[in-house]
Amino acid sequence: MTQLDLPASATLADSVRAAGLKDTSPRLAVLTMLQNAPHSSAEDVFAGVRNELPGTSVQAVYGVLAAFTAAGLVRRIDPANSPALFECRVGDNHHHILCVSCGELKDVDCVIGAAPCLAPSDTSGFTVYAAEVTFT
Amino acid sequence: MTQLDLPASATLADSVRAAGLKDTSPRLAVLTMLQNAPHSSAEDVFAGVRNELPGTSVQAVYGVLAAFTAAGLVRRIDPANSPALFECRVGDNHHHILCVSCGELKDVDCVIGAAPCLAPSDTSGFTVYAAEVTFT
DNA sequence: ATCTAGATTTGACTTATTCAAAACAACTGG
DNA sequence: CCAGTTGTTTTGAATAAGTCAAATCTAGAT
Repeated sequence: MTQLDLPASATLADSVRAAGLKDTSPRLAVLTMLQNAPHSSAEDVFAGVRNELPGTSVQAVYGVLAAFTAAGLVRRIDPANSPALFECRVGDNHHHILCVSCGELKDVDCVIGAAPCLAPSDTSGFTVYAAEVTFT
Repeated sequence: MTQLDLPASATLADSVRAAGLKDTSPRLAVLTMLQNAPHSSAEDVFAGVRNELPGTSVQAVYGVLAAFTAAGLVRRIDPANSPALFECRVGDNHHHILCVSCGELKDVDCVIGAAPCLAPSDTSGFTVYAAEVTFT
């Protein structure tokens, strides 16, 4: 069978399997949802998923998000004073800007190319694994 | 009355009043606690305060911390997967390093002098108010 | 000494998230 | 093609962290 025009859902399924996870419908729904609405909270995702896949439980969504995050498929953002948000834009070193009053969050591309001036002067014996910058 | 050798508690009281707040014993206890043990959670502070000032309620501690944070007297840090932490080292542009496995958090002085390379390329219409960098 | 604004206590409540056990589905080898 | 195993999802409950509101109390001003 040719794979000339792969439907979008197929590529999604592929990335799920590439992460070593089974491509179940709740998972595809969550991933689709996150592509359409980045920076969604678990509840947002749940609401969206429920539209297409009624009967899905909140815990399923939490489970999928946890699995995806562990697999590096989605990135979890924990803004102050707000539930955790999830986005599927990963591995491209971007940061976030967060409105102090309304809580809105947007992506901000990194000024300098890769991980920039973010080498701390004294790592206190830790190995720096990632650097997250949040503008407010 | 001279103010030649101001006791430590007096200077604390002064900074509380300078922030436009009444210098009550719970407040002084919280501030002392934060000086002795930076990066304390609300529960940590509560436990410490309770030693010196039994009968203090958790809500009092939350209230004091909220008032101090609003007044700029303490800084609130919201690490992922952990309760909020508080420190009284404010206004000196330092960042934090957070251990992925044990959750330990330490101060990291900024590499470059003032607010460094942290001017985002596109502020999406926001005014950048503060930049928080967390190394993990 | 009294009054008033702000601080604290008491107690309930909400939100976001996690845990555990049972039911279910999908691939695996026989 | 069927049973077993592994991983996923559901069901249901529980928890941690923080917030809200009303009543009481206290510090500082008049």
